[in-house]
Amino acid sequence: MNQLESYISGYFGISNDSLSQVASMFEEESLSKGDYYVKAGRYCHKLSFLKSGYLRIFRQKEEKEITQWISGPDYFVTDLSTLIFQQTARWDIQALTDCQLYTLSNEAYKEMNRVVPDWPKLEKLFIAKCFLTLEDRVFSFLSMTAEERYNVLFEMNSDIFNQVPLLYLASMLGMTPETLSRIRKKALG
Amino acid sequence: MNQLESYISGYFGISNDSLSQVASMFEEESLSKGDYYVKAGRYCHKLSFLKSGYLRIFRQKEEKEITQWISGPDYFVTDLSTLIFQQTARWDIQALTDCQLYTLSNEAYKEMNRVVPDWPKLEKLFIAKCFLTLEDRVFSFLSMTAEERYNVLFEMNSDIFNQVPLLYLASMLGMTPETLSRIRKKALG
DNA sequence: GCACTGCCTTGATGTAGATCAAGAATAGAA
DNA sequence: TTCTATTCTTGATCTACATCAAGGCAGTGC
Repeated sequence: MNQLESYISGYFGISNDSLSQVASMFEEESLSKGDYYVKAGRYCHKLSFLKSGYLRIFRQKEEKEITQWISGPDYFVTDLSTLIFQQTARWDIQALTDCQLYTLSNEAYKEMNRVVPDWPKLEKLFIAKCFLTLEDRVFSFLSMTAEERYNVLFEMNSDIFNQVPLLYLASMLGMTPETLSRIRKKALG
Repeated sequence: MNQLESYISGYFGISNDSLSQVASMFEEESLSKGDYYVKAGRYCHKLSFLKSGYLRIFRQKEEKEITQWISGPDYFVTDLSTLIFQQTARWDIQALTDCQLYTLSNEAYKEMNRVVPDWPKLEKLFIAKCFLTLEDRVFSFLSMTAEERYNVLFEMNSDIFNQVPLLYLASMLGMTPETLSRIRKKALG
């Protein structure tokens, strides 16, 4: 059982025979550092599981690039409005490092409904979980200081600080690189 | 066709005969100002459509009540982790005004799978839409000032400022009541 | 009517975090 | 290696917003 299968198994709890069938519908893909997974305004009819590497989800806003999220190993990646609503992508998604992906093409994605009987239900659960995560994230902006947000991220995922440039993490945390630098000095020093 | 039916129709685009059947599974319910729809830690196996009135979704955090969201007429309300994952509620939900609801009980909610064949798919779409809204909300905290966030809310839903106490709106916008007061003074002349 | 309660406003002051600017460190490329 | 481009740090300053404190105005009950 590979990384993807064990994730799907653990997450969706589906039977073993459909598991390998599902996993086989994903195709390996790789991105080099700097490559785009998708660009805002284009279409991105695919869903990917990140085997290794880091992707940055961001959007341009008046000269600035705002990093909405950074995705690492063992996470799914997609632009939801494209995948679900067949609209153009809302986000730029770019590889911060070389990346290995398992990708479900649009055709394969549609096939899922046939192969996995309760696929819409599994999708629903998956998206609902993402929703809850975002709820917590909104709450963190409503109720925490920059330093507290840093601490939460660091405790949850300290690896990321060694893998991706801090300026993107700062943006994702809603602070400037200078502030993050000072917070880290205080926290690590 | 009542308010709920026209909403469901517009939103889910289901056939007319199943439409009335779906709508009939909701039961009317009312809350008085101050009543709780659900309390954090309890269970809330229900989904409601807000016919009239305003509900505040909030959570206690160190002496403070942080308002995550305020729901008004024509919106659905629930605590997702309870409805979908059968866990205890993550939020307190309280009526800010007297409220009229159409409520789908847990049993009726389960029935939906039988009555509406592609209910999980509709649910998926619904939750996905909520997810996109939350994404935008996170982005607003990453990229906008308090004043800009106020302007966006005001342009999108100015009614709300006449219907609910400003201190809750301030909290939901991530600022203090004093700051909101000053921003409004400036904005309204 | 008056008192009480809840909410909003206004002013004075404090501070977290932004901005600006200059180096230092690190990573890539030739 | 050396050159260049990023990224990270540090200090000085600024500002958006928070906090603290007082007063004003409803709305509600007696």
